[in-house]
Amino acid sequence: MTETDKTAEASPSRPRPRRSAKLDAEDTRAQGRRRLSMVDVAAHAGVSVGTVSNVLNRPEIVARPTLLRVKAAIETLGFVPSAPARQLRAGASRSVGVVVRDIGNPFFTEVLPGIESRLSEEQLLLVVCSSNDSPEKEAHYLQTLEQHRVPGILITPAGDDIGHLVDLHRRGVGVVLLDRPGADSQLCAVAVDNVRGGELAGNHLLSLGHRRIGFLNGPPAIRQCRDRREGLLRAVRNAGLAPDEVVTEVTLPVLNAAGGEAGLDELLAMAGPPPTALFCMNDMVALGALRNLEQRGMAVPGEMAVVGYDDVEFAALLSPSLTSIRQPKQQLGRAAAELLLTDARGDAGHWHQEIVFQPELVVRASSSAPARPSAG
Amino acid sequence: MTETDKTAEASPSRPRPRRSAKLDAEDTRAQGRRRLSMVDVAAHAGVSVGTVSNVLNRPEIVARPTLLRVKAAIETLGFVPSAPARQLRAGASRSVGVVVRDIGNPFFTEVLPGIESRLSEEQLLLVVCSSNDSPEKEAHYLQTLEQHRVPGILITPAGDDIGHLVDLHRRGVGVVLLDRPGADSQLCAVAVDNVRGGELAGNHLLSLGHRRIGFLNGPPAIRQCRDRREGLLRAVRNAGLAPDEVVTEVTLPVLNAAGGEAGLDELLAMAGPPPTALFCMNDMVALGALRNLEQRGMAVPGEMAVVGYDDVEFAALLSPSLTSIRQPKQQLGRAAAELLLTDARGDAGHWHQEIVFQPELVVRASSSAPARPSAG
DNA sequence: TCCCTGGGTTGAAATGTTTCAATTGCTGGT
DNA sequence: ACCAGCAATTGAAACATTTCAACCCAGGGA
Repeated sequence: MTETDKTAEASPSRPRPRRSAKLDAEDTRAQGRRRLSMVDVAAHAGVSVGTVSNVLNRPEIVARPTLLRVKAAIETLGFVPSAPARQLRAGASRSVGVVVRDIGNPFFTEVLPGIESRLSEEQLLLVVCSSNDSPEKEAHYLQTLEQHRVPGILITPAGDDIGHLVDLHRRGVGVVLLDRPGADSQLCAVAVDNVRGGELAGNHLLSLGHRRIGFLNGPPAIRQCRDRREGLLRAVRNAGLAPDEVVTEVTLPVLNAAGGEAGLDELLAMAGPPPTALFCMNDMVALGALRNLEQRGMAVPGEMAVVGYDDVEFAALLSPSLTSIRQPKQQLGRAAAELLLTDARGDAGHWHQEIVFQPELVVRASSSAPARPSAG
Repeated sequence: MTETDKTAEASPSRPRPRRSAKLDAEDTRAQGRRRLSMVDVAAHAGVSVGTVSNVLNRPEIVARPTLLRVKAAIETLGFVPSAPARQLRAGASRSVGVVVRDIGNPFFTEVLPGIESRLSEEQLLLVVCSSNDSPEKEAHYLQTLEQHRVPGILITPAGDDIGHLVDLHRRGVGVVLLDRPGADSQLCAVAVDNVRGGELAGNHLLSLGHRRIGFLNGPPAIRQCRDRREGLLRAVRNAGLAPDEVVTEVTLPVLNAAGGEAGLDELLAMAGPPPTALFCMNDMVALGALRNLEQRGMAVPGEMAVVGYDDVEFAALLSPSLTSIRQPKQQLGRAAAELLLTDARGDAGHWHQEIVFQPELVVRASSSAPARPSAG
C-alpha cells in the first residue's frame, strides 16, 4: 500500500561521458583561433569596419546591396559583436542591477515581474543579485555593477547604513531603494508603510483578545524589522497596554523558513507563560513557525494564532491558511522601475521622490481568539 | 470584530518630492564632467598608468610608498575601474549567466543557492535571467550574455529546439543544460530523471486505486512535460491499463498557480466522468489547482487526490500537505555549476557529461484512495 | 565644361584598460 | 671606478568598437 519506490539517497546515476563534440572540424573552441571581430566581417564583405558598424547600428543609412552583403558575412562567419568594446566606446550599459536580500523569498520574486515589465519597455536588461543579507556580498555586487557602468541599481539594502549608496549615487549611478524608505530623501525610494503594517497586525491580534504576542523579528539592522516592530508596539500602546508585558521578541539571524523554525524553539524556551499569538516578519518565517508548531502538535490557531507578512502566493493555501499583511508587489516593482528611469536619466531638474504604498490586512484561518483570553 | 483596517486600494500616499542632492557641489552627475580614468589617478599620484594598473592587479610588485600614494589617490578621487575596458583587454568576463524558465517558481530559486555556492568559490558572479517561457526573450538574453563574453551559461531552455545552444557552444561559450537531458550529449547536462518521476507519481496514484487521473501538463515543447507524461503513461501501461482511458490531459499555457487554477476548470468541464486524482506538472500548478478545488468546495484528498512535482519548500505545509516528487535541488545546482566550470575551461580533453539524479516520492496528506474506487 | 549637391563609404581618433619590453636608478661586488 | 644584477617604473601597443570629418563619385543645373 505505501509507496516504497523512493531511492535511498538521490544519487546521480553513473555519469556517462562521451566524446566531446568540441573536437569536430567546425568547432571554434580550444583551437586558439582568435575570436572574430568587425575587421574580419569587413574583410569578408569587402567593406570598411565603419560600414560594418553602420550596418549594426544605423542600417537605414547604408545602401541596400552593401547591407545585404555585410549581413551575409556576419551570418556565415557567425560574428557576435563585443559588448565590452561597444560599452567602452558608448560609456553606458543597457542592464540595470537589482540587489535583493534573499532571492529564496517569494516576496522578492513576486516584485520582480513589476520591475521587469517596465524596464523591458526601455530595452533594459535586468540583472538579479541576491545578497543573502550579507553586507559584504552586497558590497561586492554593488562594486561589480558600478564597474560595469550600469545606469542604475534597485536595491533592498542588507544593512542599516546606506552611506555607501549615497556615495554611489553621487558618482553618477541611479539608485532607488526598494521596499525601504529613503533616508531623509537623499535617495529615491519605493516602500510600503511598514510601521502601519506592523500596527495592522498588532491591532488584529489585540482585537482578537491576545495579550501575549510572540514576535519573530529579524535583526534590527534591517530597517523593515525595526519599522514593523515599532508598528506592533504602537498598536499595543494604543490599546493601553504595556509593550514589554505583551510582546516577547526573538531576533532571527536569517529570515527564512529555517529561521522561523528555530526561532519558535527559542521563543517557547523562554521563561514565563508562552504567547498565544505569533507575529512573523514574513511569510517564509511564518512557514517555518507553522512547520515547527505542527511537529509539536500545537493547534493553529487554537493554541497559537499566527500572522505572517507579505501575503505571498502560497499564503492563502497553507494549513491553516495564513493571515498576513499584503503588500502591492507588482505596483511596488513597477513604481520602483519608473523612478529608477527618471533617476538614472539624471536630469538636473529631477527631485528625489519617496513613494509609499499602504499595506492591507488579510484575515484568514491562522488567527482567531485565544482559547482562554487572559485578562488585560 | 472583523478587522476593517484595510485601505480600499493600496494607493501611494502623495509622493513628496524634495530638492535633489544631485546639485550639491561635490556631485559629479549631470555636470558633463568626464568619468575618471586611470590617467587621472596616475596624474594625481605622480606615476604612470602602468603603475596604477599594477596597484590594482599585482600590488605585491609595487614599492610600498608608491602603493600607498596611488591607493590614496584612488580613494580621494573616488576612482572606479571600468569593467568594459578591463574586459575588452582581458577578453573574458567574470560573470556567468543562468537563464531559468520562471523565476517565480520556487523550484528555480531553490536550485540557485547550489549554483551560487560553487561559482562564488571561483569568484564568479551569477547573473539571473528569467525567460518566462518565451523563446524570444530567451534568445534575447542569450544574445546579450554572449555579447558580454560570459565564459558560460546555465540554462533551462524554454523551447524544444536546442540547436541554437549547440551553436552557442560551438562559438566557445560553456553551456550546461539545467534540469534537462542534453540531446544526445551534444551538450553537458544535469537533470533529474523526469520519466521516473512521472512514473513514481503514476504508480502511487494507481496503487491507491485511482483509475481516472487528470494530468495538468505543460506545453509539449518543454521537455520535462513530455518526459513526466511518458512516465505517467508507462506506469499506467505497467499496471495493465489503457492510458487513454485512465489519463485525461490538459495542456496549460503557463506553468504557474494561475495556470493550474484555470487548467482545473478546463479539466472538469470536459465530457465523461471527472477524474478522482490529479497529477500536476509542478507544485505551483498544484497550488493553483488546490485553490480552485477549495473554492469549489471539493474535498482533498476525499473527492480529488492531488500530487505535485518538485517538493518546494511550502509543499509540506499546504492545506492539505502536498504529496510531491522531490528533486535534489541543491545538489542539482552544485553539479551544474561544477560541470559548467569544466566545460567553460574548454580543455581539449573534456568530454560531455550528463549527470542524472533520481527523484523521490514524498507521500503526504493530499493523496489517498478514492472514495469509491472505480473498477479497473 | 564646370561646379555643386548629397548619398555612401572610408580612415583614423578615441574609449580605458592590461601587458610587456625597455628603461631607470640602486646596491654590492670586484 | 666600473659593471652586473635587480627592483621599480615607464611607455606604447593591443583590445573591438563608435563616431565623425573627409572623401569619392554620380547626377543635375548653369
